[in-house]
Amino acid sequence: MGRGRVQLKRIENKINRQVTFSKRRSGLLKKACEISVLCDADVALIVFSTKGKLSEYATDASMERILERYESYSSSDKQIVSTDLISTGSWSLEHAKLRHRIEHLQRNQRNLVGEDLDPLSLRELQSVEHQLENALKHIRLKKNQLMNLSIAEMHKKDKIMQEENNFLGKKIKESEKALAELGQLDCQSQDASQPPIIMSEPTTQHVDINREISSGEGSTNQNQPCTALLPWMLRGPSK
Amino acid sequence: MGRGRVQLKRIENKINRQVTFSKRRSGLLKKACEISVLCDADVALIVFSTKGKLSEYATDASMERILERYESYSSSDKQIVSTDLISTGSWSLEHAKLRHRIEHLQRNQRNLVGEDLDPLSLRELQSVEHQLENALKHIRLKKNQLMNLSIAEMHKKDKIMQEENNFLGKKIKESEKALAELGQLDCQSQDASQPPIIMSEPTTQHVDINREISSGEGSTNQNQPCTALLPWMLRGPSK
DNA sequence: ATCTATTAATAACT
DNA sequence: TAGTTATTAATAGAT
Repeated sequence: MGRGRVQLKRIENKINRQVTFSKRRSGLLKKACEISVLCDADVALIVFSTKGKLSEYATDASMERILERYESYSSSDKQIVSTDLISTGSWSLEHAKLRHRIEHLQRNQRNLVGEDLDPLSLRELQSVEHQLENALKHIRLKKNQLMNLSIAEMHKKDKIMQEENNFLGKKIKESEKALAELGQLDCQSQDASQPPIIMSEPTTQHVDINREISSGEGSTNQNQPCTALLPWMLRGPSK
Repeated sequence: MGRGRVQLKRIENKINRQVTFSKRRSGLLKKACEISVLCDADVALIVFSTKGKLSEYATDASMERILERYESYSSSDKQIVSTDLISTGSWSLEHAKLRHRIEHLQRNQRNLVGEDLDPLSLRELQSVEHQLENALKHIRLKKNQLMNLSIAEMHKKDKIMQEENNFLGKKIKESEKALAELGQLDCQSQDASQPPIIMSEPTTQHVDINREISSGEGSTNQNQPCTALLPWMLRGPSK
């Protein structure tokens, strides 16, 4: 159905594949549901997209039950082990060991993959990888957003403070100038001593501040932050 | 499809139900296969007829894998079972399951590390490759460290500038105070005109600046050494 | 996501 | 359990 026939082979175009998957998945789920209802059948359908997203349908929403039924239906093994262990009576111990081991393995796997990627086939592994990348992307995106935001804000603040600094610097200069003029015009030696102190101090500081800001840093790393920042941002979420 | 619409409810006529089931089952299996192939998806489909006959389809014929994937995807439980099973005496089954799971975990882990790759299909190999991309995470971690560092540094800077601002502010006050005192103490009407101007101006200006700053604009960019820097950083990770 | 031209699925019938 | 056929449903490709 659709315009033109379709070859039964992997759709190479990623977009098309994605779209087709989406459409067919819903169709498949629908049909699974239909046959279940119409024909009173027990159906369990599990679909993992390439990216690892899970879709599922199960009659009566009891996936577990159906899977169990399936396993008990298709398996007659599982019973092999029993005898000797039973006779030994070391069931619980054995059991505990196994569980322990499983936990260990699971932990390792999680560590390796970032989640439970272990039991995956190539496809599955691919999917997991995709998932991880996706999760990373999203988290990274958000983190970047937040960090960019805070950085932007700090820059703003920075700007503001610089402006204030500049302004204050000017003010000081004006004051100094005024003082100097007053001192000259109408000077009294006693007062003259004060202005110089006031004048020199501010000036020095003002210069210092500007130097720090514009040149970025003396001792540690003021504009280094910038340098440091660039990498991430450029690397960025390619998404 | 078919002559006339069909209600989505159980078909009461037994024969019809049987026939419809048969037809739809094959259709469903076909579609499951199709989406699997076309869209590179992992699909597991289990169908029990009313009579209990099992039909199944699984991508790559690996029902087990997919079910395991499903279970590890959607569940972390599995531990619940034990107790009642123990009491039930179905030890062997539980045991078999655990062993099975362990084998699976081990297999996968080996694959992740690059061992036992021979039995892997192309797909599976690709998956492993994906996992390797985990290195990305580490990169991200480092990134984060850097970002946190730079942010901390900016905070430091921030503090420093604030202190400087405070200091400058005090200086100004001192200066103004000094001016005022001078003006008062030793005023001459001609000079008296000056101080007021100087004093009032600063105040006004200060307010203006604050307004400008908070409203976010200064028309262009006079005090923007920093502003010049912002763009790169804000532009960020468009890569 | 929505819209069509087409193909595919299938209900009723044989 | 199979064909046949009239219809509806699904959907590929385009918007």
